[in-house]
Amino acid sequence: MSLPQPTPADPPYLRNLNDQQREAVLTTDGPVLMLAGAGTGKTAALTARLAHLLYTRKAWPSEILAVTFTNRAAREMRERVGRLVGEAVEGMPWLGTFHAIGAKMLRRHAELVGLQSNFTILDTDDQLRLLKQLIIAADIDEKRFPARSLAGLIDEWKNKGLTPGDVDAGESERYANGRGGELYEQYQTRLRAVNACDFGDLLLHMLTVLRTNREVLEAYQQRFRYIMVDEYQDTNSVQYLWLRLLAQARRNIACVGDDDQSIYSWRGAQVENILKFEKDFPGAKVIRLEQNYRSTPHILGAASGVIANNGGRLGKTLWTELDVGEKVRVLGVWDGPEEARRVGEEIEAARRDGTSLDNIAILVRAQHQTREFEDRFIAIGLPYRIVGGLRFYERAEIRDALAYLRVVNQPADDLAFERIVNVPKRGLGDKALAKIHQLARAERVPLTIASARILDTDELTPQARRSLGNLVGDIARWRDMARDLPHAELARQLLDESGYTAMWQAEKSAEAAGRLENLSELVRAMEDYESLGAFLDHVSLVMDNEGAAREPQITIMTMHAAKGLEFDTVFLAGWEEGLFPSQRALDEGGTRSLEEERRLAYVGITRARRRATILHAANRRIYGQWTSSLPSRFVAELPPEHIDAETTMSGGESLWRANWTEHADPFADVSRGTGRGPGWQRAAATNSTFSTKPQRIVEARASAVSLGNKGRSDVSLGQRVFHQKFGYGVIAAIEGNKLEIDFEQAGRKRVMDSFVTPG
DNA sequence: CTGAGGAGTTATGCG
DNA sequence: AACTCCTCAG
Repeated sequence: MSLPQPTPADPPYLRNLNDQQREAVLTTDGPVLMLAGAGTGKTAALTARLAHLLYTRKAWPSEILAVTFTNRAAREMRERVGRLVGEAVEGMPWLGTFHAIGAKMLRRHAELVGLQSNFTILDTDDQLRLLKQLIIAADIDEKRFPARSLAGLIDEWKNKGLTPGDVDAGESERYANGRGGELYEQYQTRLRAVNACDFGDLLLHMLTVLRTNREVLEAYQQRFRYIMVDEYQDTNSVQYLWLRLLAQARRNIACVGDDDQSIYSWRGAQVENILKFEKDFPGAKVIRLEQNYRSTPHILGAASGVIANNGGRLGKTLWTELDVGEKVRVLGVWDGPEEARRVGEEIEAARRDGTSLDNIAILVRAQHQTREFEDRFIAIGLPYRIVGGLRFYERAEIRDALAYLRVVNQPADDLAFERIVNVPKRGLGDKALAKIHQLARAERVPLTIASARILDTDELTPQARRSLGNLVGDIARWRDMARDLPHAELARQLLDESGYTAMWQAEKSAEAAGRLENLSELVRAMEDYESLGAFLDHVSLVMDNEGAAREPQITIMTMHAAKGLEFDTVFLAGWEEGLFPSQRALDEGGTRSLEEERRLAYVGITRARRRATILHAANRRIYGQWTSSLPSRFVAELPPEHIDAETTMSGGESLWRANWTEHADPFADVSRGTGRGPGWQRAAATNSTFSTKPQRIVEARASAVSLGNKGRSDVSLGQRVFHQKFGYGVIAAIEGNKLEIDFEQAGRKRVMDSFVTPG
């Protein structure tokens, strides 16, 4: 093949690329598959390719679809392209994660799948609450068939591209004796009713739109002159089908991937997608990137040694020109706290040598491992940042604040309403909520509307009624304010007037202060978005805890989150059987998932540029119980010539053997009790003395809402009816859907017609 | 309706 | 250890 040779006249983005990278950049038309090993400069090639398309005017920024898996990757690509071509990236509306792009498209075509374009994106928590309600309503034992497993199942179906109609009996059998499909159906119906969708829907709905609407599909096929996909080995079925539809017409699709880094099969990813690329797109050009620019030979050697234990790989030969460097260190320690202590010491030493903390990362298998390090680093005052974990928007106070905003933004958002109706405490508990629910169900209206209507009746106790009246009035007022007030300002006032801020101010605990800080951080962040809707989207799809403080920090995160990143120095903690590889992978998935764990090990090691340290502890606390553990089998798979092993225990190797026998002891876990008692309690300083606001003029509005309602046709004046709370009575007056009834016991009351049955 | 205390469950990973 | 759900007293 004849590649143009580098010339001084080359645009800047072509400099410093090797032959394969250049080929990947310059092969713009037709399908391209880039097989790129770890650290082979695939991001450099991808961004250069983007720059090239823009620079040569082959496409406008808005005509390129560039998909990544994580927000982090999307952000990085945006920044790097920005550096290469300047302002133009600002106009790259279709660069982002599958979900972000899916959401953006779906807002334009929401009505085609029965949604309005201001639909809410539910997070996992909302999703579970909704499912729980359905499970209870379906009279299924939630203990035996947890909402979580249904959620997992539905997610799996969505990842496969299955709508409720596509779920067959066999699949349905997987939940509550065959009721899985039925529940899925109900869930989707309910989501439409509250004008919401979950993460899976962002892709599945969009697939439905593309499949069933020719014009829409063709419009996108025309628009996207070029399509680029990062981490192709991690695409699942919906994503695959979606891409194939969009790429079909022009066939200018470039996918980048590495089968050795496929670590998302649990989320439905299919490595096969990468293997069948050439079938899907005949004539595809396959380009291999094998020169590693990142890691030293020892690090590369260690990683290769581990991954070599996997079968069925595409196989590739990574090589590097870097100096041999240090061996990978393997460090055995006594327990979790010592692991954290040792890492802390190493980092302190590295810092004294002038290493920036930004170049250091601690990678773990599971999120809960971060805690040990966090505790230690707080103790010794080492700045750190935990990526992932409890995301900013998953914190209770943020979710509450967002729920208020959601109710204002989208009146049908019942889940948000439920969340805030009694936060802060307003005396609107289960009883009151049940009443509102009943009315909402009977009249088929959202909870906010039902709340307004129920005010005209005697259904609620006077206190509850007054309290709900205030809330309904407030919401209506905030909605008015939303029209002409900047949304950050709206949020500020809303949090104030709702008593939400006061609630935390009243609490004296240490964490309350942090929560208030988070709230003002939230409001500050809102200022960067053009609308409330845009902000809410950002929060549910993109926001993570990139703190404002930008002093150098150590990064602590999972190996999954680290994919695609690199650091000078990497600590790989907790390489123990049961933790990594995880017990679940060992129990459930057989060889397949063990190999995925191994790929994860490969990903972990190859994040390191200069130095990698692998740690394993002999004892660890699991569910609050001390348990002894064995070094991971992956430790044994590290080629001896690339590692330096050391243990901090005087017993040395024999200690591990001691653990083996303890492990095999049939009585070893006899003493294992169950965890007991609640942990520490939050300071009980909550007194609900925040001021009740003056009564607002809500009556007029509430009545106006209910005026247009037709009453029931099966009740008439003088009829005898039964009411749950007031008993039997005779209808004395009918006004729309409100009845005045003379009750035998309770006297004359105003009630909603939906609360009575003919008696 | 609220808050305290007990029982039972839990922790693989992303958006 | 930390969470959620549940029950009970006030």
